[in-house]
Amino acid sequence: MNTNDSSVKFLIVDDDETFTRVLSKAIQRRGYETAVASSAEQALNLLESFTPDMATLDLKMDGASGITLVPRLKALNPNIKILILTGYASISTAVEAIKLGATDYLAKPADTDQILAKLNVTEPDPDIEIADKPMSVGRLEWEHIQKVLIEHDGNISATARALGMHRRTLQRKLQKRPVREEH
Amino acid sequence: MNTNDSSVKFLIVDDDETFTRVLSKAIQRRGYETAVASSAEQALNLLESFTPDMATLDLKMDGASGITLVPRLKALNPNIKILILTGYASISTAVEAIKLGATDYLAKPADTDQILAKLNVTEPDPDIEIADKPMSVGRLEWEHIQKVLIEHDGNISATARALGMHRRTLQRKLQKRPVREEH
DNA sequence: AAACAGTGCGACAATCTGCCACATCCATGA
DNA sequence: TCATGGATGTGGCAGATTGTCGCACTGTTT
Repeated sequence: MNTNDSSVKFLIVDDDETFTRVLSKAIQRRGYETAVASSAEQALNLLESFTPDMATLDLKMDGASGITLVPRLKALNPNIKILILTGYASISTAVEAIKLGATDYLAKPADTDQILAKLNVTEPDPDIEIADKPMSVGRLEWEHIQKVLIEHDGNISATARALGMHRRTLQRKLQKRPVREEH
Repeated sequence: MNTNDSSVKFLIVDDDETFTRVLSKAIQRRGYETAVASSAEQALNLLESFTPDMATLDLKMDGASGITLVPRLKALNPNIKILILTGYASISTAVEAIKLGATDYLAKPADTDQILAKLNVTEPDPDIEIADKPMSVGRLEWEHIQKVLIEHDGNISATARALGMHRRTLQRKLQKRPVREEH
């Protein structure tokens, strides 16, 4: 793959190590050049030498929110496509993000295919089939619970509180299967 | 009361009788001229003789969704301020509405002051607050369902199939109001 | 007209959830 | 060391939710 000036530059800003690694790889596999930052501040430094054509931004990170990057990215490249991607999604932040010029807004958990689909990354690679089935609600719930659980260091009581769910219910859910997709 | 050209024209589209009566009155009391429609179709008729400067639109009504009015209203008056106001709020529809040109998006219930405040804000704010809690599983499920539903053009059967969920269950879920997130 | 897909809804049994109660553990500090 | 407060594992239960069937109705397609 080439790394010349004609390659599309993709910026990923997210403090979730695993997430950025997976997404970055998936995007590189499609021939794009990627840059990763784990905070808004770090992203700003990157912008000195990297002018992205596309970006995914997390909202909740240490320091400034990814949403503050939207105006700067637009200023740097008016044609940039920006996808907000967050586990702390809300209607108000979604509205603000779009008003500021973000292209789209997705709540985590979202799988790589959906992210790329939102950014129209699928076009140049016809050999990669898009998964047509969305996540099942059960799977989505599981992923979300796991994420919040980890954020609370495995503390079940705290997780249940954060999720507004009864502790007993969360316990029962956790005892059940890890995941079971349909079929 | 004056009905001259200088008065601000306010269009209210909502199928909730009580809601429109109260809101209409409250807005008139502030010196605006109001027109009420209880469906998108009715609103279109009104537009023949009424060119609004501001509007609130409901999403879920018999017949077409209020969101379909956004492009028409913008065409009629490019400076119009449009607020989507719905009891079935979701991030997906919010993103779509703003992209279409709506000024803002509010979940019911909302009082008159909030409504007017949203309509009078001019600049988006990048420093908007991020929620400190993640979405509840119930809310996440609602958002996910709405997104998939839109992807399937509102086809309930297809959506249920895609989600691996029974159609009857999906129907029941859709009839309910979305889960209110506590602040 | 007949076949078909989508929709709305009633009914009922099988599950699941919210909630209270209690019994451990395990730190932390008086 | 003992008291206190959080976290956790279970049992039990009434009420809410879900999976299924069935049926009527409405457009669309053939």
